[in-house]
Amino acid sequence: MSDILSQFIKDRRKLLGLTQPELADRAGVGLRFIREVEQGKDTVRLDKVNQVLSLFGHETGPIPIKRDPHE
Amino acid sequence: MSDILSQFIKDRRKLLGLTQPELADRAGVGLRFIREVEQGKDTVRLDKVNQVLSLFGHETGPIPIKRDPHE
DNA sequence: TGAAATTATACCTTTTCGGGTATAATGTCA
DNA sequence: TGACATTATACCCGAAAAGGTATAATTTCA
Repeated sequence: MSDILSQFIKDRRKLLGLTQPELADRAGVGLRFIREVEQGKDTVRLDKVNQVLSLFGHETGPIPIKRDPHE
Repeated sequence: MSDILSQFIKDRRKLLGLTQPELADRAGVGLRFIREVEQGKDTVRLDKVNQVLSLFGHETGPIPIKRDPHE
């Protein structure tokens, strides 16, 4: 996972005070999936990621790769 | 696929004047994958989508779901 | 400290993605 | 219209994701 998504999901979950099991339940995905996603696994299915993001009012989309920070 | 990504990939590909086979080759993914993605299949792997997006200087990230247009 | 809650890791099974290939459909343009 | 390029659909197979469950590690906090 691109870290960006991974981190976003973890942050939002904690922001709402949810546990991984709770998030998994609400998103309709398996608990293991939430765990793998938050740990940065990137060989996951896009639709499952979107199921989770939708809880936060978001979805996956193309974003520019940020350039080297120190330039 | 969220249409957003699907459309983005298709648009960028044409912008560069690439065919699906050419894009598949450069991205290091199968031709079938490119086709399914551009047709909006959403049960695809995130890492493969990122492989394609990286050719366009982009990656997947969370974006706000746009609200109902007529409000 | 220690107990409870939360998160991480491992194993197994089912489902299905991804790639290759072949063929059909569609689009393009002279 | 016809020839060519491009894209869409269908089939098979191997690899792996997703889920469930169980257990270990970690964190939290009284």
